[in-house]
Amino acid sequence: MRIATWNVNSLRARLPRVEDWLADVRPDVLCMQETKLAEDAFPHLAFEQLGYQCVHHGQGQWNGVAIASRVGLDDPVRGFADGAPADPEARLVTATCGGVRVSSVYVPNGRSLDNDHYRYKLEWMQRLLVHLQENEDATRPVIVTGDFNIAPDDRDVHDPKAFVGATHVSEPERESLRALERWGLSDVFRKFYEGDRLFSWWDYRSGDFHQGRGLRIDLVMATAPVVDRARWAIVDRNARKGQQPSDHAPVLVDLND
DNA sequence: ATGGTCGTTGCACGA
Repeated sequence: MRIATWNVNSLRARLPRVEDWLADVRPDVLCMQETKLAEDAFPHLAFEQLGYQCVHHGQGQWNGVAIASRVGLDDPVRGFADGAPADPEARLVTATCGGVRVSSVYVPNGRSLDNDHYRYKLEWMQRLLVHLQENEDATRPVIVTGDFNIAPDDRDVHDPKAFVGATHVSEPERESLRALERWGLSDVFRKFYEGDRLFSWWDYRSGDFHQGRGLRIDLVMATAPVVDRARWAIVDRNARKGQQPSDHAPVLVDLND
């Protein structure tokens, strides 16, 4: 089974590239973030023509997450299932695909350490942990993947000195990821690239992509039954090149059947 | 040196 995550930065703007990429790479499951589409505006037909069923949790204009699967898509859940009032932003969607409980997540950016949005980010990560504790079983196959807007450690940052005092690298953010790890998830990419400085996002500005100035913030977090099956992972940098790319590259993981 | 580019919506803001 091949699973991928890709922050597409507007599915309306990116649909031609997503279609071409799906036809080339043929993942069994693709988790998308930042569709920036209203719930009903998702282009289901385009995905069906490529053999994918989809679930979309959208709000229009901002955010929006989706899962496309060609290995089945059962029991879809939009947002948190923790009994608390619904998150006003569309940042989480879950479905069972090919025997794995898969969540596509778009963690809040945070903007700056003194911004209310940073508080929202930390609360959102805590709520994700509670949602997993209450809804999932860490001894079974679970994947939580998407744009976490957190670089797990300094290997994931092109220039750590330039990020002192910034979001994406702060200790509370990194601690919130470690809390997910204590529950039972681990960063599948690091099983294959222990010491490598490989990134998944590059700012559009200043030629950052071609200068190698990026962050690894798009993560495939998985429970042990999935990690044990993982045999290969890669950041598809080719998808960040050429005409009208997203600012994120897809991250792929292949699992043994 | 604190810039720059996208995508959204409209004449600014979020990333």
